[in-house]
Amino acid sequence: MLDIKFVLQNLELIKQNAENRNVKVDLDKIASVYEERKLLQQEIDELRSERNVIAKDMTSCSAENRPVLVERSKEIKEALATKEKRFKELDESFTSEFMKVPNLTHPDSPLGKSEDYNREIYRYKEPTQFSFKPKDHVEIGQDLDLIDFELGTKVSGSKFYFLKNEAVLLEYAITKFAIDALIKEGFTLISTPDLAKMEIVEGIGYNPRGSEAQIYSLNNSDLCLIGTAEITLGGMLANSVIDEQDLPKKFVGISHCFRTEAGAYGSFSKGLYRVHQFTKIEMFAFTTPEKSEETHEYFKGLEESLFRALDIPFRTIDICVGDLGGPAYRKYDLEAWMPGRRGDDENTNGNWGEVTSTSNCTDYQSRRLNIKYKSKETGKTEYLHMLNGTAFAISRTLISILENYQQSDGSVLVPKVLQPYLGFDVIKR
RNA sequence: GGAGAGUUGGCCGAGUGGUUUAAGGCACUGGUCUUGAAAACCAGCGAGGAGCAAUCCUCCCGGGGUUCGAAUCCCUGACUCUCCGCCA
Repeated sequence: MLDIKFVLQNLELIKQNAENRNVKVDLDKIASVYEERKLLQQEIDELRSERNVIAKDMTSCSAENRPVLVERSKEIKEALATKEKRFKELDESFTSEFMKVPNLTHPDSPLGKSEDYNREIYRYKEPTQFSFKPKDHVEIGQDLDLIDFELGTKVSGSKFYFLKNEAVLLEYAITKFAIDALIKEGFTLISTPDLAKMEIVEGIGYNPRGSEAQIYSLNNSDLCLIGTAEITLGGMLANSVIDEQDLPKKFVGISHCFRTEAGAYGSFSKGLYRVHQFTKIEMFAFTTPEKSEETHEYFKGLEESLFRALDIPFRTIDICVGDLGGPAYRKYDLEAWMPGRRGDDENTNGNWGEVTSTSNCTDYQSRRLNIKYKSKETGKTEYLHMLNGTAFAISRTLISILENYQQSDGSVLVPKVLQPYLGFDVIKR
């Protein structure tokens, strides 16, 4: 959510921004409904003011005047009921459209309508070379008895899986490695609920309703399965005011993530790449507006250093304007090399696949969730900035490890940095 | 699951139908004093909206109701605490 005053004063800029971001939103309707709502609000205020005056006079008025005042007050009450009902309709109409307005965009984000315009800004190593034909992680997982998709389908449905044996240990090793690194950076460790209220989910910017919803919701309840710990970590401070001296607040959360993945099929989402449930280690920060860009770069740097530590080739992408989600002001993705992924050309093997992502959502989420900070200098309360970043999404990290570290004999080496957490350096049968 | 008590500004907390347009305290900001600081004293200080301004409106957990008038009464939902029951 943006500041309505800012939107009205910069209507053309906001229109252009929405168009650049591929968001369909009727800003003229927003402006006209808001104006109508405002005028009605003024009428309502006048009536209320008169009612308040009468209520005050009532204590001191003469006996014969009293029925006159009561009569007028009753008229006001009826008039108010009608106007307030209309106001509620206008307000709902305004709010539902206004919520669609996307965040402003960082001036350096590449302009473009689709992911083709995303800009590579950093690369760590070139794609892994093999002296043999590399397998994909589905085959490796099967051969080494690490991942069982058939069991997942049998018990829970398609796009569910069971991790087995060393893959389970890898999940814990990756988790512990990330936690250790981030605690050193001053993050507070959190294990969050896997369910959250709809108002929180919406506040973060996800749409939990409708056919395109990426979020599972529970019947007979206002709860949703979280799609990411971003929801619960951001929701932690909903409706609160933080002293500036307590910022930035940095959290690292461990959570299960649930995604409906409606309509996501095909060879680009094979195996573990696109699943209904996975574990994620998520970074989150609340900062002052002045510090959010710096923190965003810091998160990007952390994500890069974590993947460099695994020694897996990756590239960092500055996401283009048209590919940004509603809340993001700017977003960077890390794409790891996945040797088993289908190439852009059907006959080639290997491709880049998104493994982490970090967004600066500025005050877009804090406005919806009502999270402010008290400025030390002015004593005023202002909306703070919120940022999120993936440390590791376990499922996709497993893909990148299994596929890049596979050997000609079918075994998989363990990244050096994880060996101390596992006590072995190779997975084989 | 049963019984009882609660939810008020950044925090604590008074307030059971009309001088509460929310007392008081803490914290915070400015000032006096001081070599400096602390203390003390003085002053300011909740949020949102409309308006050039004066000023006006809304907000006392959410929703609904009673009343000329509701933080205050009624209904309902959420949450917190205490005790009991059950249970990893």
